[in-house]
Amino acid sequence: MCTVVRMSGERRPRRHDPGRRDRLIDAALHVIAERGVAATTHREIARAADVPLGSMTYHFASLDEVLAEAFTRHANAAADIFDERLGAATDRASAVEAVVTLIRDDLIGSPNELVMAVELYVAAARNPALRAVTQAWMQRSRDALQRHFDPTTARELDALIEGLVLHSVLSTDPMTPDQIRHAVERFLR
Amino acid sequence: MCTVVRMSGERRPRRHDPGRRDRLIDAALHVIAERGVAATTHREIARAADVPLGSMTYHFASLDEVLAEAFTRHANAAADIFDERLGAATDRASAVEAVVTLIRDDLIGSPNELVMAVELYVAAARNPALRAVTQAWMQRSRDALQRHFDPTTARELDALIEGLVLHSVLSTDPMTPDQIRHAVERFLR
DNA sequence: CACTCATGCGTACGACCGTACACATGATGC
DNA sequence: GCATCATGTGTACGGTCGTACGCATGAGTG
Repeated sequence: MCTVVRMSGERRPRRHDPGRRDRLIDAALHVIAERGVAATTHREIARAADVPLGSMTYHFASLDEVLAEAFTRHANAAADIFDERLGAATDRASAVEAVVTLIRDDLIGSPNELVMAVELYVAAARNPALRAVTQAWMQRSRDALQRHFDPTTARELDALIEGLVLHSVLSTDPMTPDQIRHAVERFLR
Repeated sequence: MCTVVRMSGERRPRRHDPGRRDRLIDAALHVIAERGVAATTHREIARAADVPLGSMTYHFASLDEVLAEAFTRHANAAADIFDERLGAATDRASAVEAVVTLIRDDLIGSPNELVMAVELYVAAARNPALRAVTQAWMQRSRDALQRHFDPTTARELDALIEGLVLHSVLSTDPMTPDQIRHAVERFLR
């Protein structure tokens, strides 16, 4: 009778767990999107990742560090999507098409995208480290647009995209793909 | 010797204080703009209004109620500005001018304006009452624009304005008035 | 002036927070 | 197999929060 009896629900046996830090950052992202930065606590992230509370302070110096890394990861992923969509375009017409698709499928289509962006903006308003993340993200978006449009147009278009997504998601009647296309083409006309 | 001695710093004598509720809402607005919704607590608001903590629970059923009233007040004030600026315009050219002035002076010019908007968007993401406030605000902006532009244009222009303000304020190099004018005129051309 | 009672306030409670740190644990070298 | 020690965890502390509620207070009435 030397087997260890596990009372109350299966103990977690993982001791050495490389990549746990990564999983914690992903868990943090999930919590931010689901519950908001305000509800993103050490305990909540640990629960989401099924990891003991002490593991948080072991892997991160502070909660701010977790937030910064999480937002950085998200911003990079979002910028990658921009690059992909626009990198596939060959001429101006397909670039316009890429922008419409981007807005429809990647920005409005996955509702977390806007939540993450707005959460980041608010957090950045009080936290310089996050402001840098925001600015790097915006720069990458603009750069992607500049592959097909002149700098001034790229900047203005970038702003238009953000405004369209914001108003579409927050509005009671979201914009249809046709309305989005109309707005973009009108601006680039 | 029957005078009351006030030790430790002048007691607040105001007992009957009509309009205190109003002042508390204003104090809440101030705290939100200054420190963010996350730091907006009963105690912080009471301190800002120089009022005892118990006064908060006396005047408001919950902290959410305070936030809702504060954001409602702010949204109305912001929409009033929209109305004013655009109401003064007589023809299309002066309407465009009004939009540019609005963006430059009232939206980018007073930096709290964007902070309040973004704080509201985040709060609204988790709170249906605030979502209604957001939507009413957007509706009033759009209505104001519709006094001079057709509904489709008004909606798209509204989104463009929001995007321009957002990107201008968050960017390291804010847009100049000329750049703003350029973007707006380009869209309305 | 004395009494009454709606109005407004001080204080305390339970919950949750970030963080620190002593200790358990299992991988590693001998 | 055993000693050692880096790695990971359980727990507790000080602080702040929202909210409730018994009591002080002063305006109004006679």
